[in-house]
Amino acid sequence: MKSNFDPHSIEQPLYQEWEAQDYFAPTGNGQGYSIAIPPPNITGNLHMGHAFQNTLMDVLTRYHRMKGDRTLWQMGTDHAGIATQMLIERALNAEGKTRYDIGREAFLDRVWEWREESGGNICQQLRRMGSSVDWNTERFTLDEGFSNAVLEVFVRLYEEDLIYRGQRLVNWDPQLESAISDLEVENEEEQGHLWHLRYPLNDGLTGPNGDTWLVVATTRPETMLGDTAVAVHPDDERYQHLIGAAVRLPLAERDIPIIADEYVDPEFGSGCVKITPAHDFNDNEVGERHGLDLINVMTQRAAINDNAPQAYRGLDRYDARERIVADLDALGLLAGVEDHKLQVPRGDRSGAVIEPLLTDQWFVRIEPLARPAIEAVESGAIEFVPKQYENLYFSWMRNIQDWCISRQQWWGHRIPAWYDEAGNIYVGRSEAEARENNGLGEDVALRQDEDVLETWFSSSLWTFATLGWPGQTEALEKFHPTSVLVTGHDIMFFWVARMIMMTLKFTGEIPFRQVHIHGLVRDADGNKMSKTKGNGLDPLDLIDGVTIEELVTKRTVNLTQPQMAGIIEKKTRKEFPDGIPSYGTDALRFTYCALASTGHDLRFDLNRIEGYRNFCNKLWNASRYALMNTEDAELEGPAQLGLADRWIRSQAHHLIQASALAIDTYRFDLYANTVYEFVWREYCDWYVELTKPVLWDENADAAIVRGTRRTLLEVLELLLRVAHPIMPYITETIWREVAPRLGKQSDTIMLQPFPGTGDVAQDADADEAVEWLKDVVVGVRNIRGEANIKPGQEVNLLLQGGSERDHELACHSELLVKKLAKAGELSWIDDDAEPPANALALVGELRVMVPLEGLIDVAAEIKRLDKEIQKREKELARVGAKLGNPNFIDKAPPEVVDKEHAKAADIESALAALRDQRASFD
RNA sequence: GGGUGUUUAGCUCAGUUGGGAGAGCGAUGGCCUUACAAGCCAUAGGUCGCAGGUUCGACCCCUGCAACACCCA
Repeated sequence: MKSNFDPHSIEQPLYQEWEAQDYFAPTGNGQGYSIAIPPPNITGNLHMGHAFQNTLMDVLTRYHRMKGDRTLWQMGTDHAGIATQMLIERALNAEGKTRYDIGREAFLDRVWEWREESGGNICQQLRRMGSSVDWNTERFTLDEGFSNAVLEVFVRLYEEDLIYRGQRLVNWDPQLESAISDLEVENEEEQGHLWHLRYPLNDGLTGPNGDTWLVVATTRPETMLGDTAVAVHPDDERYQHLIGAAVRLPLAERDIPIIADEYVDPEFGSGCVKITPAHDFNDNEVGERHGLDLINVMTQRAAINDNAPQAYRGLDRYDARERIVADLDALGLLAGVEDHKLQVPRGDRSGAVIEPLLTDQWFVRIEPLARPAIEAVESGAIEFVPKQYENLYFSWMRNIQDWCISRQQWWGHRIPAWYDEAGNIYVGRSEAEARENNGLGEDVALRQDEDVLETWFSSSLWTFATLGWPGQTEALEKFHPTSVLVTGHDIMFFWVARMIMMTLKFTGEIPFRQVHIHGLVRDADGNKMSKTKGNGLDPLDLIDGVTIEELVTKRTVNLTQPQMAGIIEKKTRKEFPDGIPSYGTDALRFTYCALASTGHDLRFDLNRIEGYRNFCNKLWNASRYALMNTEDAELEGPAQLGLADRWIRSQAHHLIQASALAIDTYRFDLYANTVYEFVWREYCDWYVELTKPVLWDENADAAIVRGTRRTLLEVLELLLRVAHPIMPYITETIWREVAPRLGKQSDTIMLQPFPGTGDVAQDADADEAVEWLKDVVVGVRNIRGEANIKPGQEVNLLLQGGSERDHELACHSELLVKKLAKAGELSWIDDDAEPPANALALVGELRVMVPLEGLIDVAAEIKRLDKEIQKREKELARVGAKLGNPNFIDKAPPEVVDKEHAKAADIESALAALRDQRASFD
């Protein structure tokens, strides 16, 4: 083995081997454990969020596989309707064409072509993460089987009247010319204006100030062309007399009523609100309550349509806005304009300002589906981890609206509905079925609906359609419901809630027993990583390393806002002057886990991954030590375990217990910390050091040496298995060296059992002994460190006082203490003997002394003592105050009081010893 | 405006039924000690956001406030 861990040379060959050997496929007859991957979209490249999420899933998958469960991590990808279509349309635009130029069929050919070529990119990247997904059963939302499932679901829902077609207000993206989900709309605060418009009152009526008009305020003046009422609050004294009267809508020259509705905030502006039911969601509701007309004044490209006065027809919404404001101003009907911050809805894909628009769309009637989905969580059948997300789920589910599932796109599952010339709708699994079910002969002309289903409709079937539904497959039986869904809170509503609804509806089962919600990955400053900000990191760059030039290029090409390039480059060069070194996959995975605390967002900091890369190297070298010291050694034969051997085995028991508990409760951070602590603080810092005196002692008893050698290897082997789920490559590589020495014949650690607590015994006696030894050694090291004794300089130790147990422990571990404290002689002196001038360390009642002998700087020693005394005095004061409080003695549980008494006694005796010592220097 | 969460060492974060405040990184001092300088040894650093309350006792439970973040309107 090389003296430095080199992830590059091991990772890819190992993964290829694992995959070729089919180790990722479910095996055995254990209980089922399955995770359906949140399908990455085929246009995507692996980003930090994917890498993080897949690390967590892989930890769970590898852990359960090792525990002997029949484990399936179901792989698949999502066709991503809008994203993919935009990608191909951009390519077409670059050729000077549009999708309409080449037609639907040619366009779809082109998308499929692209998908064959580049759509598998992310799958290759997932392999680099070490993800042990089962590639054999990989699915794609548009493959034949999955598409059949989508068709089946649509038809059945339609037949049950749970899908309907209707004209409703939807979020319309005028750039995509498609409806989008309200969850795909991002509301950002932007600087805009508030225009105050005067609507003249009819019939000589006057407003509160004797004005002959009402003033309404709007952030979108162009919508006034579609106004069908002005609303005031029913209790607003100022307008009581006007309710039921009318105003003359300027420009459109229509009379519109003044209505009273609670929706109006009388404190805002004049207290009068223009109502435009065809262009605003709130107004739409008001309109419904009052039976108002809906006048749609916009086209699908957000230009003014023919329902508006001649003068504005054909104008883009913003040109129309300018013209309308100018015209109103000219008429003296513009009461004022002020700067105003407002929430602007934008499509998350296109960035275009979303327009609420009346269009014909397909909807899922959600209420009947939502009820059982709520109950599934209420009853505990589905459990969210962390639990607080259940409230978020409930609040959303209880206010859920019918789900608009149609999209005016070409790439996706085409809606299986046909229309005759009169516009009647026929739904079927195919045109033939639609005809047959409705008795339509070949002579009736039918045309299929042009629209496709939104991608989330198909993804909502993910857990069961990937397993072969509507067929009754073995996979469904074995792996459904899945065990857990691992996902970010950002797609809880897009996906999680809808999966629960659809899965319950069509399988009668929940889709998963638990939902683990993890946080989002942010940069070191806590900002969201985004292309626009140029602060994103590519997981593969962290694994392989990247030069600063490459990094700058990656961050600055194809920016939507090219003017940002300069700033991004400057920041990037400042943050990564030398680019990013290669850390390897295991270090990256370890970092993700270590940062994954209970559902919070995580800040990704290069210092952390560097630390865990170092950790990998530490493990590598500890393994080298174990291997070097067991080379050519006869491990069979009588063996005896020493104190240290028994202790590290006992610690391994804790490691196993704590790790399993952490993984079982999704505390990946605790799992990572537990492994880290064990490897570095226990195995390396203490155990390896404790083996040296034994292994390097030529006169040591063969059985004892054998016991140590076996323990070095056995504990290492066990810890590799515990750590495998989090760091698969390095553990596999080392394991293949270590396991054969222990007679384990297997090709892979992946399929070895995860250790159980029964594999290695707790040993309270050894725990105590090593704790004692550590106290003594650390005590001496303190003295050495603070008294500036050269590390190479041997010191002699004197022991005084102490119990019989102290004598016993000292006797057992003399050799170890000498080695670790670099001590020459270790001798006891009588309790009443006067020790030579010395520096003192206390271990309970035991006095550990380093004679000065010209080694120790007396002034420094006095300082150290004073500090120590001060510390104990403070402690004693605190404990004393407690014990001096009669209420405490009275009311606290006796064992707590006893503990405090014991503590006080300990401190007092220590203080006495320290003060004596201090006095000896005067 | 409504909701959720966060606030602990310079930074990033743990703190498991209320009973002696922890880690990593960073800082400081000393070490090439036959696994590892991607290392070893030691040290310093915190009124646990603020104000009340409950309790013998509060980082932890309750109330209010503040700041920040996200979601919804």
